[in-house]
Amino acid sequence: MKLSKLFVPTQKEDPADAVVASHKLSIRAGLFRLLTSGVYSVLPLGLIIKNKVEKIIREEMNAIGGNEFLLPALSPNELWNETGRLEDFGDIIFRIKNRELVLAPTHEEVFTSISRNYITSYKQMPQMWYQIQTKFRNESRPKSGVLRGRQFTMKDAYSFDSTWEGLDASYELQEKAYRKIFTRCGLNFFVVSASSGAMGGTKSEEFMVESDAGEDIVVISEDGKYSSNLEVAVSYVDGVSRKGTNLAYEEFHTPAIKSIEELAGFLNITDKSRLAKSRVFVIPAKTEEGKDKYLLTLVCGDDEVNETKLQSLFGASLRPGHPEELMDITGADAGSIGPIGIKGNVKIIADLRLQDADELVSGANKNDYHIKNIDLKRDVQGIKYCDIRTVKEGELTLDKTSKLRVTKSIEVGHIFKLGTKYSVALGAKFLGKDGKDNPIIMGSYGIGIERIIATHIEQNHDSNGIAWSGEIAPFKVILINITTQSKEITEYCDTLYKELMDKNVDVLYDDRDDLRPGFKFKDADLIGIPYQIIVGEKNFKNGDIEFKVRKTGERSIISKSDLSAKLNELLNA
RNA sequence: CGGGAUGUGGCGCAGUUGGUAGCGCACCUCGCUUGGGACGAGGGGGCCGCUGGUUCGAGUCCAGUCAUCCCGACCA
Repeated sequence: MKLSKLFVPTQKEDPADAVVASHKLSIRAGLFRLLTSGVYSVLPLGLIIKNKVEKIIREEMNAIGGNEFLLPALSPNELWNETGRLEDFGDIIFRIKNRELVLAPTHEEVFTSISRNYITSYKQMPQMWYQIQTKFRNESRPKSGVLRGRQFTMKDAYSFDSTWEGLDASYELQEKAYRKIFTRCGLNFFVVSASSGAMGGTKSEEFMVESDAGEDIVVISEDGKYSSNLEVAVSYVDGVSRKGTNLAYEEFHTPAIKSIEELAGFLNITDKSRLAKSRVFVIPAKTEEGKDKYLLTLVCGDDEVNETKLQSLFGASLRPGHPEELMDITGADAGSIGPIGIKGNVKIIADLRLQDADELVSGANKNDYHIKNIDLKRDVQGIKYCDIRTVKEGELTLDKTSKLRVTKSIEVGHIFKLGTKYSVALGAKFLGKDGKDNPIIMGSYGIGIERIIATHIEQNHDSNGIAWSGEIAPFKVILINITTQSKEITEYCDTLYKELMDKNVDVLYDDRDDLRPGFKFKDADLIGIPYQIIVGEKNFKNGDIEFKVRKTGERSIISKSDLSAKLNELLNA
């Protein structure tokens, strides 16, 4: 490809509204252009990269027996009502105003609806279906360029099995394919166990790329053996010891004391673990006539309750109580709530660290009062203990062998064992060997295409621009003619370009006239093609050309006759 | 959805007490230059987000509205 013919609108200055590096650089290098918030046009150079990513994905999906589909973005409301997800998704789903249609945010429903018509026997399974297609999600706050957009490209795959062992095997195939895909895309990634969230299902894992631009918080052990999304992470922490003094509990006045910090200050103590932090959650009734249920959670004062863990215990619809509800439910406002003397029917759940703990301090369910010497074993009937706390930096893994680190990362892929949630809801059944109906057992597997590009840039850039690595570089080599006014040099470059093309070297030729050398160097560094062949008067008159590695900045002056060998060495490495 | 900010040529920005809109980059022409985003001269391009109000007069003041960005909430 000749750069004079390729439309690459590079720009010198960062766009004013960009914050993260990949956003700034992808705009400056002419990969994408914003159309409206969260919606990007892909420009020619960006499309070359995107196509390379998709090619890798297709190869790896096909290698595990994947069948490529292309499903519509439009789908009927009716189908989404069968699984109840039209309501579950809420505002995230784009709705068409003048038809009963939505723009699909994901495709479990549509793929399952196909399977229910065509997969009728265990003999037809396993099946592995996938597509690379545009998804629409009405994000309330798009950000960071293509990292979080309202329209994006996703590879989504779905497995259909007749047995649970079959699902395990399909899931494992996808997991291995994902590792290959992200490795080939040049990403430094890791896998974490994750919450299944509204997707449902039994097991899920996320493929993560560590980055400050990320929105997910993950926990990784120093030895690399444990990694988990913070939402579901577990750790080893000492519990609160039982003192056994059997002191009677006692209410005391704590004027205007609301937070644990204020309470610790008031009591003049630094160890907050015995200050039991209370929070109230609501489990909304499933029917109009039903009654909401209430939950009081207790964690140590130096811990935070983990809402995702609560949701997996009590259902995804669980939500924190609104401030105005708390007085009705407990008799006090936030900051004065506790397990003793709570009115009404409130279930009490305490974190495992508080198992049978005594001499605790907590709210008195009366504003401006707390109670001390609470003994959970003695004073709180019907209390249950569960792991409901959020892991913190520096804690140990459960087996106490390694320290945990908490860091931000970007989710580039997510795989789920869905089980039968969708097949049951949509009636996708098959006949087993025994002649009986069974729901198809499903998995779903997603990759964000633009996120691969953006995270690659996050991990591979410097102050001069992008430095692509691996297979997704738009070109492997850029041939730069910096002395276009010399006929001899231009003829040499033209010939070299043809030779490289003939040898199937993926080359971009900067043949642009009337540009000074500095301009071309800056453009080449910004676009970030891995290898630069620089041909200019200075070296050419000695029969030499310059060779530069973008990532390291390493330059070498080599004889024209040695170029071929040099390229072979690098491109076949 | 809550909080904060910003809308002025393609991009980045300035615009004072209200008095007919400017700079840098980019673009066009000519000259000169050619190894790290040159230089000189000349030139083209703007409903100052939109609507209404105050005023003799609004980019500037007021009200509303729309859009965009940041922080938070939410997020298969």
